[in-house]
Amino acid sequence: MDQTHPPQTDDLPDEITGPPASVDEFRTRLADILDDLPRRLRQCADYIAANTDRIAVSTVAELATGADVPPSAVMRFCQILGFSGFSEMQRLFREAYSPGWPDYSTRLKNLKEGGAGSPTALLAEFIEAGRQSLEALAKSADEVALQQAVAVLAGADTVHVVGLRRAFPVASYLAYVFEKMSVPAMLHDGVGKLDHRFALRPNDAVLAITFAPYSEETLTLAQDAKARGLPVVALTDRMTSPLVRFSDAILTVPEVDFGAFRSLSATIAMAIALAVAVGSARGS
Amino acid sequence: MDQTHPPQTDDLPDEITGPPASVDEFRTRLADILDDLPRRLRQCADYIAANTDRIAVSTVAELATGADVPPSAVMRFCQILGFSGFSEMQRLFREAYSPGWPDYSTRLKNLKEGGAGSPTALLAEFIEAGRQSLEALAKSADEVALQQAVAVLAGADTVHVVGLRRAFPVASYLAYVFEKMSVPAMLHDGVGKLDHRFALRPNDAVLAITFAPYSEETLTLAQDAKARGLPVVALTDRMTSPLVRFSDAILTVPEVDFGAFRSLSATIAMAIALAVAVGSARGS
DNA sequence: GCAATTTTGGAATTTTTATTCCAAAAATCC
DNA sequence: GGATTTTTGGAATAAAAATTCCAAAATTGC
Repeated sequence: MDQTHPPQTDDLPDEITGPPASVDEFRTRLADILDDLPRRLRQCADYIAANTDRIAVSTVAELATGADVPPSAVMRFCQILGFSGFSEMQRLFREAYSPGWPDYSTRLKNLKEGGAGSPTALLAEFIEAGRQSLEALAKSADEVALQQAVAVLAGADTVHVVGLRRAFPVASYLAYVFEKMSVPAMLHDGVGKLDHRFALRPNDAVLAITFAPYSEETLTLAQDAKARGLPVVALTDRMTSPLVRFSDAILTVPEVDFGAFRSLSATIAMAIALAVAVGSARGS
Repeated sequence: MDQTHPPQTDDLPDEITGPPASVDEFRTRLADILDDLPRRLRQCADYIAANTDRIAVSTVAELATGADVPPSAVMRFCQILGFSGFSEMQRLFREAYSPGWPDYSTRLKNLKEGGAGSPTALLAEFIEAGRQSLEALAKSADEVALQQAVAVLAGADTVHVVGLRRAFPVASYLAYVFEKMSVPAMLHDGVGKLDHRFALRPNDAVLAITFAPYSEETLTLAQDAKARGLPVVALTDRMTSPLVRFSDAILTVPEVDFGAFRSLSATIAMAIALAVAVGSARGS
């Protein structure tokens, strides 16, 4: 009704801002106001900040109890944040929680029930390993290192890609993507070791990929390149990898294994991102 | 009421069982009754089984709409499962509720904020593509086809693996895993086409991998194998793939692309599962 | 210390949501 | 084919939850 100017008001339209449009915005706004909030409202803010994930499944009364305030305080809190009320705030969190693939976990469970060792159970395990790897990568990715790596490779004449054994699929995919992106690249496959030394020219760069147990040949090539003053980018499993010593930019990927085999999901995601970024950095 | 008392007291209340005490028990009970359920109730069951994780954040009306039934049908469904009503069922799921975020999805969002085309934004996209691919695979995997494929390959003397271009990384990884599992395998890499024909021996099998646009050489090899009566297993993107014609077992993987490049996550998960299953089937 | 302003708690109210109930429709049985 | 049982849809009702409102308490400014 009187949503707009009431008759007698000190018109202090501090915030005509609408409700937060995302969970992130919600957090930002919450942090902004947190400091100048009266006692009870502050209790709400603290409790809710610490329990954001329960907003979607709680009632006003429950949150109020949790924060040890009366329900009306929670309502006020919602309004201060820009929502029309609690329901609007809750809607934000209910919608934000929408993994597009609801029956994923059910289905995975069914697959696993095929019995330990059955093909479908194996598949479920590898799917899960891959997914965990990707999520871990999302959390741990080093943005600075990635930018460095792109810069190094974008400045090279030819990119020498080396990766053997388990790393070879990644190396070969990188070579493929580089070719598609018109980046001069050379895939070293470990046969004819002598060729390597001659192939490395000034202004080239090396992209070396290896995971424990680290492949001798890959390390050697990286070392050679370093000795000649060529920049080396490492794609490896951890910061203690021997590759780290020779490298100018280090990308680590947290890959979850199942049994003896890597899912490679995270490694490949990182590899493609790198290659495409290098490709477009060169293009422009 | 029955006048004549039968020997057994089958006029007892049908359900003395209380409500499911856990999500697992819920699933079990749902699976039990699923088969003998009238039409509308079955719609509920199907929809809810496929959307269990939305129960915690939905209203009866919302679920009813989703399942395309009236709200009362949903209520009946809850009661059949042993709950006193929807609220009790919802309580179970609300207690178990714990969303995957904030970490993962917030972080992804931050990565993307590096700006379109930035290396980290690309990484986020590929991570997301990979994850979606894996989840889609979990949903769509054809257990029967997988078992067929394992049977075919486990019975072969030598497995010929062929996959070129984008499929080559997968093929090479398969070759690696087969080697580790002591399965005689041969990786065909497209150079020296003539070799292929001679390499195929009676009792061998072919594992062909290709995605649109399908590689000529791969199709040719599969066709040759078929012509000689060798079994062919296809790992491809859809049922309309030209590979399907020559194949005895068809594995399709729903891979989500970002830009021009496949994440390969799902394909590799399927490939490893297949290889490991074949390896252990032979071992025993 | 007094008046003005802000903050608070909880009761009253409104809105939404869950739940029941029953007549009609459909299916099943004899 | 008619009687009986099961299933269904939706209106009616009950319950729960959200939201508003206002008087009392606390705080602030002078």
